[in-house]
Amino acid sequence: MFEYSIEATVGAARAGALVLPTGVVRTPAFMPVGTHGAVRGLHPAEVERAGAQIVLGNTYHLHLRPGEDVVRAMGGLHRFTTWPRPMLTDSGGFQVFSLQGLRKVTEEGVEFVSHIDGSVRQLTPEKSMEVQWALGADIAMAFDHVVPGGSTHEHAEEGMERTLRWLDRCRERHEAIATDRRADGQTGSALSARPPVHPSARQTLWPIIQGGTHEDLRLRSLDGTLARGPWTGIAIGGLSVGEPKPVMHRILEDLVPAIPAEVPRYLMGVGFPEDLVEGIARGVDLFDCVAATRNGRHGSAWTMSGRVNVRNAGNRTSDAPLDPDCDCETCARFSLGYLRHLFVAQEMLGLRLVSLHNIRFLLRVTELARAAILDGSFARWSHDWLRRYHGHEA
RNA sequence: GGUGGGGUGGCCGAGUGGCUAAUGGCAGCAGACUGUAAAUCUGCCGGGCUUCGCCCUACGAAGGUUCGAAUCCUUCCCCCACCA
Repeated sequence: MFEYSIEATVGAARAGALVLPTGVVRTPAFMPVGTHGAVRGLHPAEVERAGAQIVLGNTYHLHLRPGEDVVRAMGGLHRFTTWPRPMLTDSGGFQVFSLQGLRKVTEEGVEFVSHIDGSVRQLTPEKSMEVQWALGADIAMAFDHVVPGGSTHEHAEEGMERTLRWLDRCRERHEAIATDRRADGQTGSALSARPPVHPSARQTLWPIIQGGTHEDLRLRSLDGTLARGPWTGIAIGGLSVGEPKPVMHRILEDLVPAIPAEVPRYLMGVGFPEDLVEGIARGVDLFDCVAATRNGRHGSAWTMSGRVNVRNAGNRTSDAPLDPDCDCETCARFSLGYLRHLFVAQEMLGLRLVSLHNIRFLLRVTELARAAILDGSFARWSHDWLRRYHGHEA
C-alpha cells in the first residue's frame, strides 16, 4: 500500500503509478480541488468522466462545516461524497496564508476566527491529524506554515523551521491514531460494501517542504523532512503565492533533484496549464489547483488558442465550441455563443460547463504529458506544447 | 376644466445656487483570478481629442434672474393622482 512505481522517465519528467487504498493514480496527475467535499459545481460523475483520478478536500473547511464528526458518522469522506476513488485532504496550513487577518500563529498552532460564525477555532498539528483521520482520505497532509512569496529570508526561515517542528508533532499523532485503529481491527477500506463507522485505518501522511523563494531554506527544509522519514510522498508548498514564475522554476530545479526518486512529488496549489507542463518537466508528479473551477465560474477558459473570456461580446453568435481541440463534454455539445448567453443570463449551467472544460483541459495536459513520457517523446512534446500555448498569449 | 405631484445621462434613481459631466444601482464593455472567506473582485461607462489633461454638448422646451442654474422665476409641452 502507498507504493509508487516509476514506469518511465524522460529527463526529470516521470510517469508512474501511485497505489492508494481506494485506487491507483497514474502520474503525472492533476487533482481537482473539492474544498467542501465537492468539486465546485460539478457532479462527481462528471469529474470522474473528465478523467480525474483523485480529488482534494480541505481540513479547515470541513472541520468548520459540517464537522469531522459528521463526516465520520456518515462513513468517511469517500462515502459521504460518493467519490469512489482516492482522495487527499489538505491540512488547513494554506488557510494560515489565505486567511491572514483572521488568524494568529503561535508555536502551539493557529487560532482562526471562523469566517462563518466568528467563533474562535484552534488548529494545531495534532488537531489537523485528528480531523484528517476522521475525514478518512487516502492521503493526509502535514500542517504547515505557508508564508507569502515575497517573504524575507528571516520570515521564510521561521515558517520553514516551524513547519519542521510541526511535522514531528503531525507524524507522532498520525502514527498514534493509526496504531489505535489497527488495534481496533479497523482495517477495512473506507469503501467497504457496508461502510465502517470509522474510516479506513489506512491513511498516509505527506510532509510539505517550505522555505519561500530561498534555495538554502528549501534544501534545509528537505533535509529536515527526509531526516524525519521515510515518507510515501513529499509535497512542495508555498509556491505560486505571489513570486514570479521564473523563481518558482528555479526553486523546483534546485529542490526536486534532491528529493529521492522513488517518492512521488506533489507541487501544491499549482497550477495553470503551462505550470503543469513546466512542473512535469522538472520532475513533479502531482498537482492541484482551484483555478480551473474558480476561473470557470468566472467565465475564463483555457484553450489551445489562448484564454477565452466567455462573456466577451464578440462571442455572442459564435457557433463554434469553446475550444475546438477539446474533448470535454462542454465542447462536445455546446457552442461558445450559448455559453456566453448562459453567463450573461447568470444561469448556473454556464458556471458548471466552463468549470468542467477547465478541469478537463488540465487533466488532458497531464494525460498527454504522461503519454509522451511513456513513449519517450516528452522533450519534444513539451517544447511544442509550450510554444503552441504561449504562441497565442497576448 | 380645477387642484396637487412629477419630467435628470440606455433604464431606475440621488441631487434644490458654485465642491456637478452630475452620488448610487442596473444594463453594457474590458480585465484579474494558482493547496477556494471568490457564481467573486477591479477598471471603463455623454461626445471628441495629443485622454493623470483639454474642448464640446448636457438635467422636458424656450426665455429670464445671477459673477455663476439640474437647482430660482415666466411661459409652453408631456406624464401621474384626485376632484368636476
